[in-house]
Amino acid sequence: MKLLTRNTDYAVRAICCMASKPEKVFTVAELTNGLKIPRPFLRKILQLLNKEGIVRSTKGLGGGFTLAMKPSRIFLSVLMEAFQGPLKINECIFKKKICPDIGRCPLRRKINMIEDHVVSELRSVTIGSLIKKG
Amino acid sequence: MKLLTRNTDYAVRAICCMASKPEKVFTVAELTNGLKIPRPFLRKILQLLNKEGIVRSTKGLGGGFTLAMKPSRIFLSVLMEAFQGPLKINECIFKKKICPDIGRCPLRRKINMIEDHVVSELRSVTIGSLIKKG
DNA sequence: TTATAATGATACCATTTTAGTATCATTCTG
DNA sequence: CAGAATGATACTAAAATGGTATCATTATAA
Repeated sequence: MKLLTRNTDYAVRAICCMASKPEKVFTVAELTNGLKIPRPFLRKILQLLNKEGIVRSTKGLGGGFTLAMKPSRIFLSVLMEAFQGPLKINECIFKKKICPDIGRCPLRRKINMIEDHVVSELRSVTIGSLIKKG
Repeated sequence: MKLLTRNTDYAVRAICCMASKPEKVFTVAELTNGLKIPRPFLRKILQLLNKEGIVRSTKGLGGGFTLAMKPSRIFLSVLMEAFQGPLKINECIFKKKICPDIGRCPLRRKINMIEDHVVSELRSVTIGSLIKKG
């Protein structure tokens, strides 16, 4: 039962790192040094963040990545969705086939309530709120 | 992000099924019919439930499985722990190595709060509460 | 204008977890 | 003792996750 995968975890850290010098262009190498993340893996992560518009990339000598948004606008939930897919905790495994009988749907209902809480909590977390001292 | 694995899901159903006739001894075959769970897999699940003392087994002709506890005493959290391990949502991946710097620990703190909520909710659910009408 | 430093795209591989099977031993009943 | 049931356990299959490798593209600067 893992709420955050490594992808997301790494992304959060890289972004936190970048948030410390908002205008600076970071190369992947610079980021890996501080964060101890395998370099090619971090590249892949940053490329996705770029596609998502969270980070901006520039190629060539002197290029690298910069934050494209204010930390207070970067939501944890958005990162999780990008790297882990939809924020669902409970996928009804049997798609309606068996549900109706046995006390299974009450279970789903309960799980859904839990899920709603988790998701709304996650949606309240931004990178800004994370780096604003701890 | 899956709160319940198949194991647990199947276990819940099988138990709900058994709870409908508390004194009846169910063979695996009977349970699979109603539940569409692969038979040898369900056997494994029931064997574990037996070891956990949630279900009682009898061998030989006429044997099978019966509930060993009242539904109201069977906690979802206990089933989850049996099949999925400790109720942890967030395992600090880097064991203190990187934590201290960057805004990572605030993240953990937040995740921990979410986890506490989830766990306490789960601990409040019993099979009894699930089958008590829906 | 060319060498080089950077990312873009993408295909691939390794590991771990989850899901499921197979088999033989044991026990109970008739 | 035969057969119907579970006990124990080892194995296999599939999916998800984590990570590599490689070649293409672009920008800079000598």
